[in-house]
Amino acid sequence: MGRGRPRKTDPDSALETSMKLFWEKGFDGTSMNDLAAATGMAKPGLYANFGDKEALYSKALTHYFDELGSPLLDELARSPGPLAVVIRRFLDAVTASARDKTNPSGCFVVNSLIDCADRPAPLEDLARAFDAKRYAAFLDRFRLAKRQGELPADADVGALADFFGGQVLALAVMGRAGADRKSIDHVIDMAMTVIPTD
Amino acid sequence: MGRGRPRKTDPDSALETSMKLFWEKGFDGTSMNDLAAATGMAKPGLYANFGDKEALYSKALTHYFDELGSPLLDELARSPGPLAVVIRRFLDAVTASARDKTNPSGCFVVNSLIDCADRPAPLEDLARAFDAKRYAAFLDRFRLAKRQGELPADADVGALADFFGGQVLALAVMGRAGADRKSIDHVIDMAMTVIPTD
DNA sequence: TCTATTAAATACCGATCGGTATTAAAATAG
DNA sequence: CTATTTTAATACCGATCGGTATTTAATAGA
Repeated sequence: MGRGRPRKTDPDSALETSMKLFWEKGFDGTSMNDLAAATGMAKPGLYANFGDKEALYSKALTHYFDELGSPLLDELARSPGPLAVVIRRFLDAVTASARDKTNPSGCFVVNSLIDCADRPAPLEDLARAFDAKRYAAFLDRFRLAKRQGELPADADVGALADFFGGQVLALAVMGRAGADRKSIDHVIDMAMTVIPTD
Repeated sequence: MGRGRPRKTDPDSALETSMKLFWEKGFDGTSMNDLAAATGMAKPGLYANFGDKEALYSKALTHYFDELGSPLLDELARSPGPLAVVIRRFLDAVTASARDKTNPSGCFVVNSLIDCADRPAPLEDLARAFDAKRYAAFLDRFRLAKRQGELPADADVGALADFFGGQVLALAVMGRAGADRKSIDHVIDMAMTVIPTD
């Protein structure tokens, strides 16, 4: 099929590696030389496959969301189990991801919210868009719970979504900062008490 | 008193300006040339007064904590008013600071927790130390409340301190990310409901 | 006024930055 | 075997990086 010289590095693998490097070291902390060395794809290959540094970061962040964020959000928004179980499972999954030693610590989206707050505007917008999707998933799930009578009719689902969206930010930062599991569990346990019961 | 040529830029003012620049743009996002231009102190002056870039960042972060963090924490830990009032006042103050348009957005300490997670170890340690002081202030205040009977005897003050420490992280990120006031108030309002009543 | 002292200002260092032009290698199609 | 295509690999670009050596300006004390 392909005619020319075979690629040494699969672009998907290079994107995965780039994602981890940006996630760990941030936009300014990661150089194109770093990326070339880590991915095994020389710089001209990176530019040919992904565009400039900003485009690569954007693709890396999108890849993160598609691979690690979106599946969790889909399960959160759609899982039919008892509300408290679904919420806690999601927060536990966020914690596990933020503390996972086989990946960079924290959450790449949350890191980007901080890191890209004065960066090229498209990067900031992208991070905020992914952040908004988390809020939307919580909102969907709380609305579902209300329809199903798991929440009182007067429960403020928007406020609950804001609150739990905030808890994810807290867990992500704590994971990044190396907080121990017990401290994080305290946050989750107390946050769960906010969910109103009939 | 001073014998030589008078200084053009007061080192305290240069430190204040450096703090704001690091706070806004992070460690890697701020160059020594940027700092020289913003402070009005030429690069050799910066190195003579503060040491290298890492030392300047360290002094800038410490300055931030001394000026903006420590006073709030002292009031939190020592204020005698009703517990709920003191906690809410503190969270409101954090929110106001994180959203203050006359300063960079967010909290410099929280930004550093994210930004310095793989940086020269001393910077990461410093950010964590300031983070721990916030936890300690909450702990002090909840212990005081317990002694004074404002909290039930079986209240878990450590868990409460972890939880509210986490809320500050959430508020700081939300402020940095440009969240609107209403969303942040939702987080605060719901977090307040976690405080047990007698 | 002369000297010592302090700091500003400029110029400069090698290294690295993001990004690209150029060349060499490896495959297929004829 | 040759020509073409696709990629790798190297070298290179001007700009900027963190950091410093050197020179010049401005003060106080003698």
